[in-house]
Order: sequence, then structure tokens, then C-alpha cells
Amino acid sequence: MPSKSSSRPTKGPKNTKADGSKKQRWSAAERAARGHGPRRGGGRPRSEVEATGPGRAPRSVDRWDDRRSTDRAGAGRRDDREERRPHRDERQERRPYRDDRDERRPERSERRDGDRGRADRFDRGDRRDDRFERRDRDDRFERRERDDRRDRFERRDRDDRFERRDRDDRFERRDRDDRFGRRDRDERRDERGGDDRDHHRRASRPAADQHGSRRFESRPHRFAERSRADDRRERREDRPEWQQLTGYEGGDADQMEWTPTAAAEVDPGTAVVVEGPGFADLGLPSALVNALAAQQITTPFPIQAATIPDALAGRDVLGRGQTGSGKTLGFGLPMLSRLAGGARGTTRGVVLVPTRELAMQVADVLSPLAGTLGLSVVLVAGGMAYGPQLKAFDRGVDVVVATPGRLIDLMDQGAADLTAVEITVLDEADHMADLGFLPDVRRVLDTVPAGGQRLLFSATLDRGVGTVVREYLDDPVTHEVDSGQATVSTMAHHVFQVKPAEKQSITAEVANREGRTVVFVRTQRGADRVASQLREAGVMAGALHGGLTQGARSRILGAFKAGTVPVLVATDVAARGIHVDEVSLVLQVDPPMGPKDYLHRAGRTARAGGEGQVVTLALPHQRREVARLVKQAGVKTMAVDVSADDERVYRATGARKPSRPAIEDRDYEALIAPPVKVRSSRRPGGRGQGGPRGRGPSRGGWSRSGRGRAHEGA
DNA sequence: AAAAAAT
Repeated sequence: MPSKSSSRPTKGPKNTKADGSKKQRWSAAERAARGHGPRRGGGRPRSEVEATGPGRAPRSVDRWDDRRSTDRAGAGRRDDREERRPHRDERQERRPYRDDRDERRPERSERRDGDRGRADRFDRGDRRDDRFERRDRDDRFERRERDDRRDRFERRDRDDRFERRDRDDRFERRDRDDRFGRRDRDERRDERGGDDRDHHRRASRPAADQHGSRRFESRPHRFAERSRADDRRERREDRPEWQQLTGYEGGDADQMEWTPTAAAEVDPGTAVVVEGPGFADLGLPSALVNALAAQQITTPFPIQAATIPDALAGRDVLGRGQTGSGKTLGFGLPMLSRLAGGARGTTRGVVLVPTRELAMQVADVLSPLAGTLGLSVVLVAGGMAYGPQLKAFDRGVDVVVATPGRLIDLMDQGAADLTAVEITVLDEADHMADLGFLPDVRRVLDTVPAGGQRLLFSATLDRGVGTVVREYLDDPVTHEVDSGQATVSTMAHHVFQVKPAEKQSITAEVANREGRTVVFVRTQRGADRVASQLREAGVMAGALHGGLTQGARSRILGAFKAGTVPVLVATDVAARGIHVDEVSLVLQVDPPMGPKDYLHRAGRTARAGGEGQVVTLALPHQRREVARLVKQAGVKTMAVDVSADDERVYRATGARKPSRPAIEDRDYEALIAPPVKVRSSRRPGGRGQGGPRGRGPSRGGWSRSGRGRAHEGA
């Protein structure tokens, strides 16, 4: 039989790609380390796949119905905490089509190439996923426990806009009650406190101890990360150790100049003049006080003065302070101070934040301060190399600043041990308590020992955190340092009523003003589109959203901070917490989803006592919605009807008619491309011209940096 | 709709 010699068995997993090359697969041991069972056979017979139509996944609605009924059937599932995330194979059983992914891949990439237009020319390498992969990503979420979230959105679509809020509240409450009823909750509490905890811990991290984190040396995807990391290697040596440790990609990682951020950078000129008690009077150790003084930070902001004493005393704290009012130090200083008293090398502090950029920023602020106390900080976030993060845990790290996904990843792998954590912080706590984040946050809070200190901070801390507070906080004290104002007094608000045909040119006029501007849009594609329209109009603008690779995100944000790209077109990924100096105007091209989003977006300007303007564009059909949002955000502003080339717009915002020629893609790329290497040493196998990664020269930033390198090396 | 993990 000729087929005897075939390397491919007729049954079982397919181990080669279409081109015959070997697939990168986790070994059995690696699968086991992740808690997966042995790999199963490859889904349904091919003929069946074709009958359904390749590449056509069943409509998500069907899958949802499927999931829901399954969940209802297994109503007690919540009781087994370690089983809360269904086993992978289990999930695949529920949704048999997923095993066909490998067969669909070729078609997907065809579609991608055809579908993506000019953006592809320069963006391909930086763009992590196209629409189709994004759909996949959504599938991933669906597989998890996101029923409630979807539920909510489906209903929301049908809802009348004006009733939306109330209904959402109602649904959230109902969902919570259904799923985490009181009895259930109490049991969960008991488990956390009891001896059971160790059992759960081990169960949720199977085989962790046998393997140790070394096993990840062979993880296939790390090679991809590493080749990108190659570009950074030399610079990395010059960076502080914690950045080397974390594989940090912020600002300087991709060699856009990185300026330390947030409160640590408050300009001494604008900082409050010394009056009243200083940080020392709040009970902070002198090492910290001196470190702060060295950064010209001498007088606590109100939120800091309010929260630090209670947090130092070990109490659970809910802190609400206006955007840009120094919340990071509000939780960071007391956390570090309290940890300074204990043994080093065990993870005792965790800070959870909703976005990677914010994680970097918080790590940036806390790391030097921690250093003065002999504490170490690690940044744990997705999109960055695993190695440094794993290494940090191997060596022992005191404080973890993390986005939830990667932290849970590392927990599951047994790399991150959070069982000795004493202080847990939720930054942007209301957002972290949102339906989208809650399951992940809950997992972390369930892992961390019960009874530890919990600090919840946000500019919009509202009842949305109620569940978290009830379940995880003990007799919390609340500090609201708002002076009753939703937004800071140095912020000016405008609502412009625009005609659809003129919206684009008005956007360009406003964005063309002097100074740094953040433009907010609703969707990732919208961000790409608006940014490219602005460049078309001669305004240097770049898009920032979660659909970009982390490297691309870092570069554009770095370019924005450096001022080379003065206009940042962003999704709400940049709405919260991100601090960039001297953003003088926030332009909302799409209205925010809710009043809280309005406040957070607006809060990118007028930070730390500075001034800023907030402009919201409203199309005719958005008029009422925007009026409501603005009012609920506590802002008193009347909408003004404006047209393109309107003197009033110019006067109010400093807008200018764009007059420069369109910005070529390659000129834009040059600004945000990975910077030219300075040293001349040539790395074998590194990224060079016509490099090993099969990318064409069409990716301009790439060939450009290649040329630059060649010059410098010569 | 966005965000957050990824072979």
C-alpha cells in the first residue's frame, strides 16, 4: 500500500501546514502544563466541512444560544472555582466547528490580502489582526464566560436610548443575582479563607511545580517575540534593570524617545506651591519623601492627602479623584510603604489596570520609587515577550503591575504566584468591574489571599464597583475628592453641531491647530480612517487602538509624546489614565458611549492643574444623545451650530484651515517606524534588508530603517 | 464597540 509511506495519518491531528512545513505545536508536556488534555483528533471529517462551506463559521448567535443552554444546564458550575473557565477541549466539544480552524486558515489570509487596501502597504507588519482574525478573537471571548456581556448588548440594541441606563442597571443586577447569589457568594468566601485554598490553587495550576517556568523556553511564539526583541536588545542594556526585566516596549523600547509619565513628571512650575502638610506628614517613609522631592513632588494632591493615611493604616480604600489628580501616587505610595516593611522577593503587591499603556505608565511611576525602598516592580502585560516577565517571577518580584489577561496567563502557567499578596489595587476600578473585565478581575481577586488590603481607584468610581466591594472589600473607607465637580475647572467644553458632509473638514480644521490633540473615535477602523483622512488633509496624525501590535502602539504613542506626531486618533484604549503632557485639546469625533467615558476622554487634557479644551462633534441625529451625555457628565455647555471654515470654531479652539500638502504614507511611517539602530554591530539572523521574515520592501518603515542602518554601519 | 492572552 503506497499510503503506508505517507507521513500523514488519516486520523488524528494534522501536523503539517498546507505547504508541508511543520506546524509549531505545544508538546504533550506543555499542554499538560497548561491544564489541557492530550490533543484530540482534528474535528469533523473533511467532507462534512466542505458541505458546510469552508471558512464559514456558524453564526455567532447560534453559538450563543448553544452556550447559554449549556450553562443553564450546568447551573452549579460556579461552585467549582477552578472549573470556571471551561476546559479547552470541553469548549471545543460545545462548538465543534472550531477544530476546523486550521483548514480555514489559507482562505482567511487570502481574504485579508484582498480586503485590506492601502493600509496594507505600510501597516501589514504592525497590524496584528484583520477583520477576520478579530472575529476569531471575539470567538475566543465567547468561549469564555461572556454570556452576560453579550446579553447586555443584544438587549441594548433594542433599547430606546433614553432608557438604556436604567435597563442596563437592572440587567446587571439581575445577572449578578442569578449567578452570584448570596449563598453562592458566601461559599466562595469560605473557600477563600479555608484550607481548601491550597487545594484550589494547585488544581488551577496543574503540573506547575513539576515543570517550573523553564519549560517556556521552548514556546514557539516566543521566537516571534524574540526576533522583534532583537531590535531592542542593545538599547535594552542601557535601560534600568526593571525595563530589561520586563521586556518593556514603551517609548524607548521602540526607540521613540520615552519620557517618564504621569504624576512623577509634574512640572515644578505648575505644581502646587508648598503649603500645608507634605508627604512626610502623611506618614510616608523618608526614602520615599526624598525620592519624590527629587522629582519636585513635595505637596500631596488632595486625593493623595485623603487616601494615603487610611491606606497606610491598612484599610481598604475607595478613592475617587478627578482625572489627572494624581491617583497613581494615591495608591502607589502607601502600597510601597507598607510593603517596605516586609521580606523581599515575594510578590506582595498587585496593581491591575485595564490597558497595556496604562500598565506601563503606572510601572514607570512606581518603579523608581519602589527602587528607593529596595522593592522591585515587574510589568506584566500582553503583547510583550514572556521571557522577562517569567524571569522576574523566577528571581522574585515584589510588586506586579499588570493587565488581567497576561497575569492570568502567567498564573495558569504556574509562573506567577499570587498566594502571598498583601495589597491588591484596581486602578480605573469601575472599568475593571465592568462586565467585560469582571471575570478576569475576579479570578485574580480569588487567587490573592482573602483578607488582604484592597484599594480601588478611579475618576468615576460609582455603584458599578458594588459587586467587587461587597465580595472582596472589608469595611472600606471612601474618599471622594471631587469638590462636587465632575471635570476640573480648567477645562473648557464645546459641543459643535455639524453637517455630515462637513464633519470631516471640521475635524481636520480642529486637528490642525497648534499643540497636541487627542481625537477620539468609536472603532478601530474609525481610528485608522480618520487618521489617514487627516494625513490626506496635510495634518500629521496617527492611529492608536487595540488592533495594532504592541510595538506599533508604543511607537505611535511615543511619537505623540515626543511631539513628532501632534495628533493622536484613538479608540477608548486611550480614554483612561494615559498621561501625556500638554494635550491642549480633546476632540470627540464620535460621541462617547456614556457620561463616564466623556469624563475620562476629556481627562486626557487639563491634567495636573493645566488647562485644556474638550470639543465634541454631533451630527444632527446625535444631537439629543450628546446633549444628554454632556449634561450627565456634569458639564454645562450648549451645542453650537457650526459649518466648515467657521470663524467661531477657529476662535474657540485655535483651529486652522489645513494648508499643507497631503502627507505621504512613507513620510508618516518614517516618523513612527522603529528607529534606526545606533550601533554598528551586525546581528546574524537579525532583521535586515530582505530579512528572513519574508516581508516585502513595501513596508516602508522597514526598508527605510534598513537603509539607515547600512549608512550608519558604513 | 473596545479592551484584555495566544500557539
